[in-house]
Amino acid sequence: MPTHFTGSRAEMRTLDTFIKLTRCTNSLLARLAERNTISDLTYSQFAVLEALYHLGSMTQGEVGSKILKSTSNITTVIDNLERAGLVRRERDAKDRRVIHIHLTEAGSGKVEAVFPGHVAALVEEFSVLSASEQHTLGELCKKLGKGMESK
Amino acid sequence: MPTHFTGSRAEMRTLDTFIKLTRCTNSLLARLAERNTISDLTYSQFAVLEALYHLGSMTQGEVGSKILKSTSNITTVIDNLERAGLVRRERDAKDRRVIHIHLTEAGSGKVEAVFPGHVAALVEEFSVLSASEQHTLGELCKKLGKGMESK
DNA sequence: CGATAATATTTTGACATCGAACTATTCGAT
DNA sequence: ATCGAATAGTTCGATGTCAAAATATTATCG
Repeated sequence: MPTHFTGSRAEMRTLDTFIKLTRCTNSLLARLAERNTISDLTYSQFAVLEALYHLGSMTQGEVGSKILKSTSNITTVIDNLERAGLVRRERDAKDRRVIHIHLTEAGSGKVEAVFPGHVAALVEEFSVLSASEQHTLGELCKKLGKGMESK
Repeated sequence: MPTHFTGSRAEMRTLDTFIKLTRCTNSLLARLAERNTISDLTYSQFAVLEALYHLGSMTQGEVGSKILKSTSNITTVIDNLERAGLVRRERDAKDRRVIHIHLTEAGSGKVEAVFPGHVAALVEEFSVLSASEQHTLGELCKKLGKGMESK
C-alpha cells in the first residue's frame, strides 16, 4: 500500500481513498473473525449456509454466483460443508450435469445458532457511524462497486 | 450474504451497508485483477514490493504489519518473491533472529514497471465518484475501520 | 551464571482461491 | 441421428492465509 508516493492531486486522492477502503474492509472482517461471530465456520462456508437458508436450495453454480466465487472453489467449499454434515448434494434427475445443494437439519440449526450473533456484532461495529452515514457509505460503495460499465 | 432477512430497522440497515461495502471492495479488486494491473504478481506480492520500494528495506515482521498479514504468511510470500529474484533476505548481524528484506534491482524495476499503470487503473475506476465523494467515502471508511476501540 | 521469558521466523496442517485442463452430459445445427 | 458446441462440475497445481507448534536466538531476572 503506497504511503510515500507523489503523484497528481487526483492520483493521491484516489490512492488514499483506495487504501482507506481496503483497510476498512480488512479490519472489519478481521475484527469479526476475532470475535468468532460465525463459530467454527469459515466466511465462505457461512456465506453458503446463509444463502441456502434465506434463499432456499440452489444449484452449485447458483451458489457460486451468489457468493461471487469460482466454480472450482465452490466444489471445495461444498465438499467441506458436506463432510461436516451441514449440506447435502443431490443430482438433478432430468439434467444430470446439475447438482442441487440442500441444507441439512444440522445446517439450518447452525445458521439459526450463529446468524443472530453475527448480525448483533455487525450492528455493534457499525455503531460508530450514524444511520445517515451508513446510508451514505452504502450508496458510495454501490456506485463504486458497479463500476464504469454501468455508465 | 443475507438478502431475505427480516430484522429490526438498525439490523437491516447495517446488513445492507455491510453487504454493499464488502461487495464493492470485492468487485473493485476483481476488476483490477482482471485488468492485470499488477502484471504476474499476486496482490500480496505487489503490496510487499510496493512497501519496500516506497518505505525502504524492512524486517520480515515489519513487512507483515505493513500489509496486515500473519508472520507465517509473510514467510510464504517472501519465499515466492525471493525465488522470483525480486527480493533478497539478509540476516541481521547483531540480532540473528531478525531477517531484513531488500528489493533487488529486478524488484525495483518491477515496481517501476507496474505501479504507474496500477495507479492509472485505480484513478479510472474511482472516476465514477467525484472528488468530494471520494473524500467522504475515505472518511467513513477510516471511521469504520478504526472501530470502537478508538472511542 | 543459568533458568526462564520474550522475540523473530519457520514449519505444519487445514481451508480458500484461481485458472486451466478434464469428464460427463445436454443442446443445436445440419 | 450425429457431431460439435455449450454447460455443470471436478481435478490439478500454484499461491495465499491462518493458528498452533517448533526452532533459534536474545533478553532478563534472581
